[in-house]
Amino acid sequence: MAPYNKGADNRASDRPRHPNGTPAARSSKHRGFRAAEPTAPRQKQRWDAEERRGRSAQGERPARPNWEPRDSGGQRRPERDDRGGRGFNRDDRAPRRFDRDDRAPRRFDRDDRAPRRDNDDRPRRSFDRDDRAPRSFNRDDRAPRRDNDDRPRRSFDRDDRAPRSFNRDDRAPRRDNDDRPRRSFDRDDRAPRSFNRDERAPRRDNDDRPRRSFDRDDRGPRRFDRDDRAPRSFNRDDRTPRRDNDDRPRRSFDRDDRAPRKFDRDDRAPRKFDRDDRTDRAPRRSFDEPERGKFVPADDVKLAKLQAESTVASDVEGVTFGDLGIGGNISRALQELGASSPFPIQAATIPDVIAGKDVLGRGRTGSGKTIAFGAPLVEKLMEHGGGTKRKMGRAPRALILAPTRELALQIDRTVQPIARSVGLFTTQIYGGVPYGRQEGALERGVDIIVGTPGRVQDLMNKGKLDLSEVVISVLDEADHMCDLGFLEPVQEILSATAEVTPQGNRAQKLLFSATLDTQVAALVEQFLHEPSVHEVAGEDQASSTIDHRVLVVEQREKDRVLEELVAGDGKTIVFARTRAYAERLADQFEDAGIRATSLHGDLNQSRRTRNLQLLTSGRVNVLVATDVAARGIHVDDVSLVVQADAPDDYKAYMHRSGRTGRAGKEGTVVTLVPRGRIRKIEGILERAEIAADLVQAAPGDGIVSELAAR
DNA sequence: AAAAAAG
Repeated sequence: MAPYNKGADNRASDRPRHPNGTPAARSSKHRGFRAAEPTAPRQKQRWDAEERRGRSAQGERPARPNWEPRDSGGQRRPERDDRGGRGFNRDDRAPRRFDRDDRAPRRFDRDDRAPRRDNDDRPRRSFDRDDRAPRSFNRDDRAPRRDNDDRPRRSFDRDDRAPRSFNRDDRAPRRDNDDRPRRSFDRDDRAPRSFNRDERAPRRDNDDRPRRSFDRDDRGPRRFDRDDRAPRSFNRDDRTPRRDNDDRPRRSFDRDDRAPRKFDRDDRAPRKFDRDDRTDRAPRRSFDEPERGKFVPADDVKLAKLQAESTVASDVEGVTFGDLGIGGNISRALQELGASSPFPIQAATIPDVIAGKDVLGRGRTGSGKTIAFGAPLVEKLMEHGGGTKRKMGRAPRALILAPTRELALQIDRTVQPIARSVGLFTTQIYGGVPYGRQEGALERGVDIIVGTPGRVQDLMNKGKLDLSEVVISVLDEADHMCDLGFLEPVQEILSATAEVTPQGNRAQKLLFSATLDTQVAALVEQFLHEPSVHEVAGEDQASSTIDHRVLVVEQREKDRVLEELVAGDGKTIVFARTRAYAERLADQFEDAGIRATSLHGDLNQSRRTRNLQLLTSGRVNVLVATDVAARGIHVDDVSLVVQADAPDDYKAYMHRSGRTGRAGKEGTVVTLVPRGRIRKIEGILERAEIAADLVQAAPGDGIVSELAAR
């Protein structure tokens, strides 16, 4: 194995050269460094700024959704040293992404890649986006769509999503490869459903989700097609010739086949929509009941969803955080975070948390779960807080656990301002960073711990962290926290928390996830007491704003297809199964002149944080990640999620795809599968209750560039 | 089987 770090001299010759022949030194500290052309990275920035202005000018909602960390737009985060003003000057940082030396020490040998870079216009390309102009022709079509931004409203009111449906129709012509007329026709087929979004709201008003099932039944006849579907998948070979002469129209047949899959809810209906159970509140609120009752034998892989009390968007109209029991200071803090009024999941869970109950909350990805537990948690601490407030060396009284460090950080960014608004302190306890600061914070005394299991356990065992006064514990991504490897530490940690409050009430446990199911049974039985279960009606994946596609690709063509897919201008997250593949892909994209970076467990924490920030800030367009980024991570305006490897299961699919389409925005999810995995991905889609177009694709195909352009 | 989470 070659040494990681070749000498600087070696590498200098590998380095891309500027047009003028000087080596493209990679930072201002390097000789030969040239600042990025001001045009390049800024173009995107300017566009963002305009977009943002456009939104706030409409005054429809704050510039950011209400769960999103305040700083992700580059606003104040003074306490984060690693940001040190960089966010204000993109040009500073643009070169850094070519700072290969920094990245080299990772376990990936860069040297194989050197030759590719030699012929290289890479720096030019990266510094000057004009090289990519051809692609941006399509952008012209799209710009207006995004500019006349009616979407922000959707995040507050699902009914406002109607315009999007119309946009759908607009989009058909935009595809402008007219060899696909049938497809737009199919779109029209689906349109009635979309247009009816407005009509669906009233239906939700009188809380009749069963009616939704009936709606599905209207489509029942089409279910016969369902049986056709499987053969279709397995007869892919028949279709290959068709593709050769590129007559995409045939895909429209897929659409037809597809519809039934989407609407064939019947097998699930009993589980999720059965209102009869729900008229009786007792069983609904009990965890055990649904667990025993709702396991379906055929459902051995997909665990039964928990029977939940459903809240609908219209329930929330006119409700304020104050109405839910949140105090004035916290409400103002929420307002500053962009949460002027509660989202459905928040309206559903906050009162129960404040009432002291254990809560299981299921809300779609990006539906505002962080505030749903964060705000009432702080409120409760105020309540039992009293005299211990701000006492030196006080033990924490609340604990929030997340499965990844990035998510813990992100949660803290939301919870910290809420806590501060009432004089409480949070601290982050997660691995990969020095102990000193965390231990120091604990010694000074904190009120709320936000962290990951490993380090929390570590500090517990070292006697630095006393959880015995923790009266509210939150598990975000709770189902994942029950996975092998997580469950045991989590159990140990929860066991170390208090059982009762100083006032003699039961200590609370809150479990949240977009895919909360009976996987959490072990924890629930062990730690929760008569939890109330909440979900948000009409917010399943099928009703989301995400367009799902599956591309069947030849294994040897996959990387080239990927490269074309990520070449678009929108922010893209690519998911890979392994760290090595994620790294390799990021390198490949960079070599192709695409601004890309990676996020996975082989990177040290500072690089993980930085690389994620590169995407958040828009300095790169493409993040190639393992499933470390699958859950919870919020990045503004991710327009495309690409699954270079199909997800393991339906949950992974839902969480990965939930990185886009947030706050009611549109997004596209493209999953690449080899021919042999078609059946598998169809099973996943079905369990996720997602309808997706499935089509073969090869490099250079229109469908690929079309998906990339968005 | 991989990834995540402690070092």
